[in-house]
Amino acid sequence: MRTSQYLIATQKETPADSEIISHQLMVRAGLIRKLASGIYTWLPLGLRVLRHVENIIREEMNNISALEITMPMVQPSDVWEESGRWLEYGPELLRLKDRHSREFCLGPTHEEVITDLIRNELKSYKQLPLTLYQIQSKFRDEVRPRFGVMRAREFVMKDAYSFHATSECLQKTYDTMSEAYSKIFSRLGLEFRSVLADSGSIGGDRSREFHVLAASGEDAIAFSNESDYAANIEKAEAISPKTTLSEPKEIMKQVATPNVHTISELVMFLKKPISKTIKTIIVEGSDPGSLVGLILRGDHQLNTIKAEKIDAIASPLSFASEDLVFKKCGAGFGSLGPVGLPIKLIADRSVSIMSDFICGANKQDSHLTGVNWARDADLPQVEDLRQVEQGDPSPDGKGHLNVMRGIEVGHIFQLGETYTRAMNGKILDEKGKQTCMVMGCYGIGVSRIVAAAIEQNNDEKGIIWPKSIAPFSLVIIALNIKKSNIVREAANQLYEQAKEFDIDVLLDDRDERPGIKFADMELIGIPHQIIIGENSLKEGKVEYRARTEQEKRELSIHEAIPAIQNLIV
RNA sequence: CGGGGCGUAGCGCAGCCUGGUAGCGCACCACACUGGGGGUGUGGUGGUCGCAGGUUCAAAUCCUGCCGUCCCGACCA
Repeated sequence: MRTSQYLIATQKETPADSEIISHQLMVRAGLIRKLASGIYTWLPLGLRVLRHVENIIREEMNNISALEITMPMVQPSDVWEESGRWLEYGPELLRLKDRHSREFCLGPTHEEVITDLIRNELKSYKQLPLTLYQIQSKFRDEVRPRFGVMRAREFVMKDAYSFHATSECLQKTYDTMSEAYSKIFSRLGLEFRSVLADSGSIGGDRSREFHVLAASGEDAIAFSNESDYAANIEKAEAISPKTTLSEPKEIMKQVATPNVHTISELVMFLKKPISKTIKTIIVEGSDPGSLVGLILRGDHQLNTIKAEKIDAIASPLSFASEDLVFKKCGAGFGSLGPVGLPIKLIADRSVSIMSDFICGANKQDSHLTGVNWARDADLPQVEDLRQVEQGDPSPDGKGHLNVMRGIEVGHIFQLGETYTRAMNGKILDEKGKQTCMVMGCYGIGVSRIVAAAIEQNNDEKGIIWPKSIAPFSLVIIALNIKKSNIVREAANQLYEQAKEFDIDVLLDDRDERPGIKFADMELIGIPHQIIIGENSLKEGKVEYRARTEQEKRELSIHEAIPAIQNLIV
């Protein structure tokens, strides 16, 4: 491809409405343009990258004998009513009506459509297992689209679905899929982790997420430094402390703490370590109108996913209003504590071994110090409530946890019979008996991967593409091509040669000054550059430079393309 | 959904407070010079100032409503 015939839509200025580096660079390099919030056009250069990602995924799916299909993006409401999700899914499901007022939605995912297909097509266990996949645009009317294509409303997803006669068979496909995912992300040149995950609203028993490591990631993941334990922080267990409760040393005292409402204010005011404080968070209970107090160490964070799984707590988790708390507990948010609190309490594991701690006195502007379980308050029900932290012991007993930010780019689930039971997805087993199929589903955020790759690979000049997904592998930068006949001839000759070698090559033949060409090509992030200038050309030489390096290297014009061919494969 | 910011040329912004000819930089077009890191000069193209209403002799500017968009918190590939 020649730049003179291509759309190089680079911008010098960082767009005002972009926050993270990948979004800024995708717009500046001319990969995407926004049409509306969370809805983007992919320009030629961006689409090349997207297609490269898709093709790697496609190859690995085909390698494990998954079969590609395409399902409709517009889906009738009736299959959603059958699964129960027409009511459950909420406003993220974009609903529309056709001219006959029949209801449809834009597909946010395809469990309903695939289950409908499979229940009609498959009749026998002999046809199983079967895995189908598609790569397609999805639409989710996100509450808050952000960060460009990282969290868009319309986005490209690879979704695969497997069907089985038994859960053992599902487990096998699930494991195969997990390996295929690792291969895909390795081939994409990304630093990633596979982690245990909460299965969330899709339901089912077992799931893993694949995260690309990046500081801008919206998730936190925890992994052991000594074993292969890795989990989303939502899921990672904070194990019971090994130390035991020590004897009280202080007597309980009430202290006035005027205008102290947060833990950090309390710590400043009393000049005590934060690990000696506890906080009491009031949430709604599962019995209507009831409240539950959650007790955590002052420096710990509540894990809401863990909390809402506890029977006594309402799910989804909902924080109590301050009015109600005041009415029932006699004090506002900043002054609560477990001593004499007239509601159900649940303490985090780490709280259960604290002694001589500090907590709210359930009296406005007052706290208690030297509080001890048993003597001053009964130790309530103990649960794992908190978020794990850097340095916590690994739940498998091996090593300690590191906590890093991650971008979720893949998620695999064992769904079980959730959909096949709701939608009557049955086959005959070997005994001739009707039985529900067992199902797995497996997603990859294709367009999100493009953004994630940039988050992980960029510098002050722009994008640095991993070689497997770069829009072009090689750019030939011809300097002063308009005026110099020898440069033009050499550039054309190398360009043709590169094409013969099957290299994805871009020839920058624009009549622009060198600085503009260098800056554009570095912003776009093409891995390899050949620079053709009149001076070195007179000695039969051209220059080579990798995107990742500052230094140029001289190559004879004859060896240039073969040398680069070797770098690419 | 709650809280906050912003909407003026393709992009980045000033003007608004204190109403009176719509501006700057980049980009774009033409010509000339220049030609190894976003060059220089001259001349140009491009705007319903988000939309609607109101106040006023007069509104980008003041008032009201709406819309869009971005950021911060509960959801997800």
